[in-house]
Amino acid sequence: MAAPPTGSDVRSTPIGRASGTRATRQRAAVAELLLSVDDFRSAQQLHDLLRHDGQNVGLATVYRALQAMAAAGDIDVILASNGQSLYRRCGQGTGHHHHLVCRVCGLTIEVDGPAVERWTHKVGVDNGFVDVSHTLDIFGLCRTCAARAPSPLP
Amino acid sequence: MAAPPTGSDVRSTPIGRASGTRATRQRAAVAELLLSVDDFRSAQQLHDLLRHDGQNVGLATVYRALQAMAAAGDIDVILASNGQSLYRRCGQGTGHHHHLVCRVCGLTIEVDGPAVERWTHKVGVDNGFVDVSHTLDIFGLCRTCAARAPSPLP
DNA sequence: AAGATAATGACAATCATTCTCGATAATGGT
DNA sequence: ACCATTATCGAGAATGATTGTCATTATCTT
Repeated sequence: MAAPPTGSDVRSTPIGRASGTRATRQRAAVAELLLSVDDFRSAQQLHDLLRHDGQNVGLATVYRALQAMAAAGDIDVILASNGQSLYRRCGQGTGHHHHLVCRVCGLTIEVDGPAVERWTHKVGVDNGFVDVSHTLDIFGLCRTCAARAPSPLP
Repeated sequence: MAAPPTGSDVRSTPIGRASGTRATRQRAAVAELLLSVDDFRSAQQLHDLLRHDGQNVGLATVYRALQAMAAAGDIDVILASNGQSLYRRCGQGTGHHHHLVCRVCGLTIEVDGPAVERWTHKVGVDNGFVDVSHTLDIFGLCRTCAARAPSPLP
Protein backbone atom coordinates (compact mmCIF):
# COMPACT_ATOMS: atom_id res chain seq x y z
CA MET A 1 0.00 0.00 0.00
CA ALA A 2 1.67 3.18 -1.17
CA ALA A 3 -0.99 5.76 -0.44
CA PRO A 4 -0.78 7.17 3.07
CA PRO A 5 -3.87 6.10 4.97
CA THR A 6 -4.62 9.43 6.65
CA GLY A 7 -6.97 8.35 9.34
CA SER A 8 -10.27 8.12 7.54
CA ASP A 9 -9.69 6.43 4.22
CA VAL A 10 -11.11 9.12 1.98
CA ARG A 11 -11.01 8.32 -1.70
CA SER A 12 -7.92 6.19 -1.93
CA THR A 13 -9.36 5.12 -5.25
CA PRO A 14 -8.83 7.09 -8.47
CA ILE A 15 -11.35 9.69 -9.52
CA GLY A 16 -14.58 8.21 -10.69
CA ARG A 17 -13.96 4.87 -9.01
CA ALA A 18 -16.50 4.04 -6.37
CA SER A 19 -15.20 1.90 -3.54
CA GLY A 20 -15.76 -1.73 -4.24
CA THR A 21 -15.09 -1.41 -7.95
CA ARG A 22 -12.04 -2.74 -9.71
CA ALA A 23 -9.84 -1.40 -12.46
CA THR A 24 -9.82 -3.79 -15.36
CA ARG A 25 -8.34 -3.87 -18.82
CA GLN A 26 -11.81 -3.80 -20.34
CA ARG A 27 -12.99 -0.71 -18.52
CA ALA A 28 -9.76 1.06 -19.28
CA ALA A 29 -10.22 0.21 -22.95
CA VAL A 30 -13.72 1.66 -22.98
CA ALA A 31 -12.63 4.77 -21.15
CA GLU A 32 -9.69 5.31 -23.47
CA LEU A 33 -11.78 4.76 -26.56
CA LEU A 34 -14.18 7.44 -25.41
CA LEU A 35 -11.30 9.86 -25.19
CA SER A 36 -10.64 9.45 -28.90
CA VAL A 37 -14.26 9.84 -29.97
CA ASP A 38 -15.89 13.24 -30.06
CA ASP A 39 -19.47 12.40 -30.90
CA PHE A 40 -22.23 10.40 -29.34
CA ARG A 41 -21.95 6.70 -30.09
CA SER A 42 -24.08 3.70 -29.22
CA ALA A 43 -22.79 0.89 -27.03
CA GLN A 44 -22.70 -1.41 -30.01
CA GLN A 45 -20.75 1.08 -32.13
CA LEU A 46 -18.21 1.40 -29.35
CA HIS A 47 -18.04 -2.36 -29.08
CA ASP A 48 -17.31 -2.61 -32.80
CA LEU A 49 -14.62 0.03 -32.55
CA LEU A 50 -12.92 -1.91 -29.79
CA ARG A 51 -13.04 -5.07 -31.88
CA HIS A 52 -11.50 -3.36 -34.89
CA ASP A 53 -8.88 -2.02 -32.55
CA GLY A 54 -7.84 -5.51 -31.63
CA GLN A 55 -9.27 -5.10 -28.14
CA ASN A 56 -11.38 -8.06 -27.25
CA VAL A 57 -14.17 -6.99 -24.95
CA GLY A 58 -17.57 -8.60 -24.57
CA LEU A 59 -20.63 -6.64 -25.57
CA ALA A 60 -22.26 -7.04 -22.18
CA THR A 61 -19.10 -5.76 -20.60
CA VAL A 62 -19.19 -2.64 -22.75
CA TYR A 63 -22.76 -2.04 -21.62
CA ARG A 64 -21.78 -2.52 -17.99
CA ALA A 65 -18.78 -0.23 -18.28
CA LEU A 66 -20.81 2.51 -19.95
CA GLN A 67 -23.53 2.25 -17.34
CA ALA A 68 -21.03 2.48 -14.56
CA MET A 69 -19.34 5.49 -16.09
CA ALA A 70 -22.66 7.17 -16.71
CA ALA A 71 -23.77 6.53 -13.15
CA ALA A 72 -20.51 8.01 -11.93
CA GLY A 73 -21.13 11.09 -14.04
CA ASP A 74 -18.03 10.54 -16.15
CA ILE A 75 -19.88 10.35 -19.43
CA ASP A 76 -23.03 11.81 -20.94
CA VAL A 77 -25.95 9.78 -22.17
CA ILE A 78 -28.68 10.88 -24.51
CA LEU A 79 -31.63 8.94 -25.79
CA ALA A 80 -31.84 8.91 -29.56
CA SER A 81 -35.27 9.19 -31.09
CA ASN A 82 -35.22 5.47 -31.82
CA GLY A 83 -34.82 4.79 -28.13
CA GLN A 84 -31.23 3.67 -28.09
CA SER A 85 -28.76 5.20 -25.70
CA LEU A 86 -25.81 7.17 -27.01
CA TYR A 87 -22.70 7.83 -24.98
CA ARG A 88 -19.98 10.44 -25.07
CA ARG A 89 -17.28 11.65 -22.73
CA CYS A 90 -18.10 15.00 -21.22
CA GLY A 91 -15.88 17.88 -20.31
CA GLN A 92 -14.16 17.04 -17.04
CA GLY A 93 -15.28 19.15 -14.18
CA THR A 94 -18.17 20.72 -16.01
CA GLY A 95 -21.20 19.64 -14.11
CA HIS A 96 -24.66 19.79 -15.54
CA HIS A 97 -24.82 20.91 -19.16
CA HIS A 98 -26.70 20.34 -22.39
CA HIS A 99 -25.89 19.49 -25.98
CA LEU A 100 -26.25 21.02 -29.38
CA VAL A 101 -26.15 18.08 -31.77
CA CYS A 102 -26.07 17.96 -35.56
CA ARG A 103 -28.84 15.71 -36.81
CA VAL A 104 -26.73 14.55 -39.73
CA CYS A 105 -23.13 14.13 -38.64
CA GLY A 106 -23.53 14.02 -34.88
CA LEU A 107 -21.20 16.94 -34.23
CA THR A 108 -21.77 17.85 -30.61
CA ILE A 109 -21.25 21.10 -28.75
CA GLU A 110 -21.70 21.39 -25.03
CA VAL A 111 -23.73 24.35 -23.90
CA ASP A 112 -24.64 25.85 -20.57
CA GLY A 113 -27.89 27.55 -19.76
CA PRO A 114 -28.01 28.74 -16.17
CA ALA A 115 -31.19 30.67 -16.89
CA VAL A 116 -32.87 27.54 -18.18
CA GLU A 117 -31.78 25.61 -15.11
CA ARG A 118 -33.38 28.22 -12.92
CA TRP A 119 -36.50 28.34 -15.02
CA THR A 120 -37.12 24.58 -15.09
CA HIS A 121 -36.57 24.35 -11.37
CA LYS A 122 -38.99 27.19 -10.75
CA VAL A 123 -41.61 25.62 -12.98
CA GLY A 124 -41.39 22.42 -10.96
CA VAL A 125 -41.48 24.09 -7.58
CA ASP A 126 -44.27 26.45 -8.55
CA ASN A 127 -46.36 23.42 -9.37
CA GLY A 128 -45.62 21.67 -6.10
CA PHE A 129 -43.04 19.27 -7.50
CA VAL A 130 -39.89 18.26 -5.66
CA ASP A 131 -36.72 16.51 -6.77
CA VAL A 132 -36.97 18.36 -10.06
CA SER A 133 -34.77 17.43 -12.99
CA HIS A 134 -35.00 17.93 -16.72
CA THR A 135 -33.77 16.91 -20.14
CA LEU A 136 -32.84 19.46 -22.77
CA ASP A 137 -31.12 18.86 -26.05
CA ILE A 138 -30.87 21.08 -29.08
CA PHE A 139 -30.75 19.65 -32.57
CA GLY A 140 -30.03 21.17 -35.92
CA LEU A 141 -27.86 21.04 -39.02
CA CYS A 142 -24.31 22.19 -38.52
CA ARG A 143 -22.75 24.59 -41.00
CA THR A 144 -21.05 21.81 -42.94
CA CYS A 145 -24.08 19.57 -43.26
CA ALA A 146 -26.38 22.49 -44.05
CA ALA A 147 -24.10 23.49 -46.94
CA ARG A 148 -24.07 19.95 -48.25
CA ALA A 149 -27.77 19.12 -48.03
CA PRO A 150 -30.56 20.99 -49.79
CA SER A 151 -33.25 22.46 -47.57
CA PRO A 152 -35.15 19.43 -46.25
CA LEU A 153 -38.53 21.15 -46.02
CA PRO A 154 -39.86 23.88 -48.30
CA MET B 1 -76.84 2.55 -29.04
CA ALA B 2 -79.75 4.95 -29.08
CA ALA B 3 -77.64 8.06 -29.14
CA PRO B 4 -77.50 10.02 -32.40
CA PRO B 5 -75.17 7.96 -34.55
CA THR B 6 -73.74 10.89 -36.44
CA GLY B 7 -73.02 13.11 -33.52
CA SER B 8 -69.33 13.34 -32.99
CA ASP B 9 -67.72 11.97 -36.10
CA VAL B 10 -68.26 13.67 -39.37
CA ARG B 11 -67.56 11.47 -42.34
CA SER B 12 -66.18 14.05 -44.70
CA THR B 13 -62.57 13.82 -43.69
CA PRO B 14 -62.54 15.28 -40.16
CA ILE B 15 -59.65 17.33 -38.95
CA GLY B 16 -56.53 15.26 -38.62
CA ARG B 17 -57.53 12.72 -41.24
CA ALA B 18 -55.20 12.68 -44.19
CA SER B 19 -56.83 11.64 -47.43
CA GLY B 20 -56.34 7.97 -48.02
CA THR B 21 -56.79 7.10 -44.37
CA ARG B 22 -59.90 5.45 -43.00
CA ALA B 23 -61.93 5.96 -39.87
CA THR B 24 -62.10 2.72 -37.97
CA ARG B 25 -63.57 1.56 -34.71
CA GLN B 26 -60.09 0.83 -33.40
CA ARG B 27 -58.66 4.26 -34.08
CA ALA B 28 -61.73 5.90 -32.65
CA ALA B 29 -61.34 3.79 -29.53
CA VAL B 30 -57.73 4.84 -29.10
CA ALA B 31 -58.55 8.49 -29.73
CA GLU B 32 -61.45 8.41 -27.28
CA LEU B 33 -59.41 6.65 -24.64
CA LEU B 34 -56.78 9.35 -24.86
CA LEU B 35 -59.47 11.92 -24.17
CA SER B 36 -60.19 10.28 -20.84
CA VAL B 37 -56.57 9.96 -19.80
CA ASP B 38 -54.66 12.97 -18.60
CA ASP B 39 -51.21 11.56 -18.19
CA PHE B 40 -48.56 10.05 -20.39
CA ARG B 41 -49.14 6.36 -20.97
CA SER B 42 -47.25 3.71 -22.86
CA ALA B 43 -48.76 1.96 -25.84
CA GLN B 44 -49.08 -1.22 -23.81
CA GLN B 45 -50.80 0.54 -20.92
CA LEU B 46 -53.30 2.03 -23.34
CA HIS B 47 -53.79 -1.38 -24.89
CA ASP B 48 -54.54 -2.86 -21.48
CA LEU B 49 -56.99 -0.08 -20.71
CA LEU B 50 -58.83 -0.80 -23.93
CA ARG B 51 -58.99 -4.48 -23.06
CA HIS B 52 -60.39 -3.82 -19.60
CA ASP B 53 -62.86 -1.53 -21.25
CA GLY B 54 -64.20 -4.38 -23.29
CA GLN B 55 -62.75 -2.90 -26.45
CA ASN B 56 -60.87 -5.51 -28.36
CA VAL B 57 -58.03 -3.93 -30.25
CA GLY B 58 -54.79 -5.57 -31.26
CA LEU B 59 -51.57 -4.34 -29.74
CA ALA B 60 -49.98 -3.68 -33.10
CA THR B 61 -53.03 -1.65 -34.05
CA VAL B 62 -52.66 0.49 -30.96
CA TYR B 63 -49.05 1.13 -31.92
CA ARG B 64 -50.07 2.02 -35.46
CA ALA B 65 -52.84 4.32 -34.31
CA LEU B 66 -50.58 6.12 -31.87
CA GLN B 67 -47.89 6.56 -34.47
CA ALA B 68 -50.37 7.97 -36.94
CA MET B 69 -51.79 10.38 -34.40
CA ALA B 70 -48.33 11.46 -33.33
CA ALA B 71 -47.27 12.02 -36.92
CA ALA B 72 -50.41 14.09 -37.45
CA GLY B 73 -49.50 16.18 -34.43
CA ASP B 74 -52.65 15.18 -32.56
CA ILE B 75 -50.81 13.72 -29.59
CA ASP B 76 -47.56 14.29 -27.75
CA VAL B 77 -44.83 11.71 -27.41
CA ILE B 78 -42.03 11.65 -24.91
CA LEU B 79 -39.26 9.13 -24.46
CA ALA B 80 -39.09 7.74 -20.95
CA SER B 81 -35.67 7.13 -19.48
CA ASN B 82 -36.06 3.41 -20.12
CA GLY B 83 -36.47 4.12 -23.80
CA GLN B 84 -40.15 3.46 -24.13
CA SER B 85 -42.46 5.96 -25.77
CA LEU B 86 -45.23 7.59 -23.78
CA TYR B 87 -48.26 9.17 -25.38
CA ARG B 88 -50.76 11.78 -24.33
CA ARG B 89 -53.32 13.98 -26.02
CA CYS B 90 -52.18 17.57 -26.19
CA GLY B 91 -54.17 20.72 -25.81
CA GLN B 92 -55.87 21.38 -29.11
CA GLY B 93 -54.59 24.46 -30.83
CA THR B 94 -51.68 24.93 -28.50
CA GLY B 95 -48.65 24.60 -30.64
CA HIS B 96 -45.19 23.95 -29.30
CA HIS B 97 -45.02 23.37 -25.56
CA HIS B 98 -43.24 21.32 -22.93
CA HIS B 99 -44.17 19.02 -20.07
CA LEU B 100 -43.73 18.79 -16.36
CA VAL B 101 -44.17 15.11 -15.55
CA CYS B 102 -44.33 13.26 -12.25
CA ARG B 103 -41.85 10.41 -12.27
CA VAL B 104 -44.12 8.24 -10.16
CA CYS B 105 -47.73 8.76 -11.21
CA GLY B 106 -47.25 10.39 -14.58
CA LEU B 107 -49.24 13.50 -13.71
CA THR B 108 -48.52 15.92 -16.51
CA ILE B 109 -48.70 19.68 -16.72
CA GLU B 110 -48.15 21.54 -19.96
CA VAL B 111 -45.83 24.49 -19.70
CA ASP B 112 -44.71 27.22 -22.03
CA GLY B 113 -41.31 28.80 -22.05
CA PRO B 114 -40.98 31.47 -24.69
CA ALA B 115 -37.66 32.54 -23.25
CA VAL B 116 -36.32 29.01 -23.55
CA GLU B 117 -37.48 28.81 -27.13
CA ARG B 118 -35.59 31.97 -27.94
CA TRP B 119 -32.52 30.81 -26.07
CA THR B 120 -32.26 27.40 -27.73
CA HIS B 121 -32.71 28.98 -31.13
CA LYS B 122 -30.03 31.51 -30.40
CA VAL B 123 -27.62 28.84 -29.20
CA GLY B 124 -28.10 26.98 -32.45
CA VAL B 125 -27.72 29.99 -34.68
CA ASP B 126 -24.74 31.35 -32.79
CA ASN B 127 -22.98 28.07 -33.47
CA GLY B 128 -23.79 28.11 -37.16
CA PHE B 129 -26.63 25.60 -36.98
CA VAL B 130 -29.80 25.91 -39.01
CA ASP B 131 -33.16 24.18 -38.79
CA VAL B 132 -32.86 24.24 -35.02
CA SER B 133 -35.22 22.29 -32.81
CA HIS B 134 -35.05 20.98 -29.28
CA THR B 135 -36.48 18.65 -26.69
CA LEU B 136 -37.21 19.79 -23.17
CA ASP B 137 -39.05 17.92 -20.46
CA ILE B 138 -39.14 18.52 -16.75
CA PHE B 139 -39.47 15.65 -14.30
CA GLY B 140 -40.08 15.50 -10.59
CA LEU B 141 -42.30 14.17 -7.84
CA CYS B 142 -45.71 15.76 -7.63
CA ARG B 143 -47.06 16.87 -4.27
CA THR B 144 -49.09 13.70 -3.81
CA CYS B 145 -46.33 11.27 -4.65
CA ALA B 146 -43.76 13.21 -2.65
CA ALA B 147 -45.99 12.97 0.42
CA ARG B 148 -46.44 9.25 -0.09
CA ALA B 149 -42.86 8.21 -0.76
CA PRO B 150 -39.92 8.78 1.57
CA SER B 151 -37.11 10.85 0.13
CA PRO B 152 -35.47 8.65 -2.50
CA LEU B 153 -32.00 10.02 -1.87
CA PRO B 154 -30.52 10.72 1.57
C1' DA C 1 1.14 -15.23 -1.50
C1' DA C 2 -3.75 -16.50 -0.67
C1' DG C 3 -8.40 -15.86 -0.15
C1' DA C 4 -12.58 -13.04 -1.02
C1' DT C 5 -15.25 -11.36 -4.49
C1' DA C 6 -15.85 -7.89 -8.48
C1' DA C 7 -15.80 -8.41 -13.18
C1' DT C 8 -15.83 -10.89 -17.44
C1' DG C 9 -17.73 -13.40 -21.49
C1' DA C 10 -20.73 -16.36 -24.03
C1' DC C 11 -25.23 -17.00 -24.44
C1' DA C 12 -30.00 -17.09 -22.95
C1' DA C 13 -33.75 -14.19 -21.76
C1' DT C 14 -36.54 -10.05 -21.80
C1' DC C 15 -39.09 -6.34 -23.49
C1' DA C 16 -40.85 -2.85 -26.48
C1' DT C 17 -41.67 -2.33 -30.98
C1' DT C 18 -42.10 -3.68 -35.88
C1' DC C 19 -43.05 -6.84 -39.59
C1' DT C 20 -45.83 -10.44 -42.14
C1' DC C 21 -49.72 -11.78 -44.35
C1' DG C 22 -54.28 -13.60 -44.84
C1' DA C 23 -58.75 -11.75 -43.40
C1' DT C 24 -61.84 -7.82 -42.75
C1' DA C 25 -64.14 -3.71 -43.41
C1' DA C 26 -64.24 1.49 -44.82
C1' DT C 27 -64.67 4.35 -49.08
C1' DG C 28 -65.74 6.04 -53.53
C1' DG C 29 -67.88 5.24 -57.74
C1' DT C 30 -71.82 3.32 -60.10
C1' DA D 1 -77.61 0.19 -52.17
C1' DC D 2 -73.88 -2.74 -54.28
C1' DC D 3 -69.36 -3.64 -55.39
C1' DA D 4 -64.59 -3.22 -56.19
C1' DT D 5 -60.61 -1.35 -54.22
C1' DT D 6 -57.43 -1.22 -50.76
C1' DA D 7 -56.43 0.72 -46.09
C1' DT D 8 -56.55 -1.42 -41.86
C1' DC D 9 -56.79 -5.22 -38.66
C1' DG D 10 -55.17 -9.08 -35.78
C1' DA D 11 -52.21 -12.81 -34.22
C1' DG D 12 -48.04 -14.31 -34.05
C1' DA D 13 -43.28 -14.31 -35.66
C1' DA D 14 -39.31 -11.44 -35.94
C1' DT D 15 -36.22 -7.83 -34.65
C1' DG D 16 -32.93 -5.36 -32.02
C1' DA D 17 -31.24 -3.23 -27.99
C1' DT D 18 -30.39 -4.21 -23.48
C1' DT D 19 -30.14 -7.13 -19.30
C1' DG D 20 -29.73 -11.50 -16.70
C1' DT D 21 -27.21 -16.02 -15.71
C1' DC D 22 -23.42 -18.39 -14.20
C1' DA D 23 -19.07 -20.62 -14.48
C1' DT D 24 -14.50 -18.73 -14.88
C1' DT D 25 -10.95 -15.15 -14.32
C1' DA D 26 -8.58 -11.30 -12.48
C1' DT D 27 -8.17 -7.62 -9.01
C1' DC D 28 -7.81 -6.04 -4.49
C1' DT D 29 -7.20 -6.85 0.57
C1' DT D 30 -4.85 -8.95 4.25
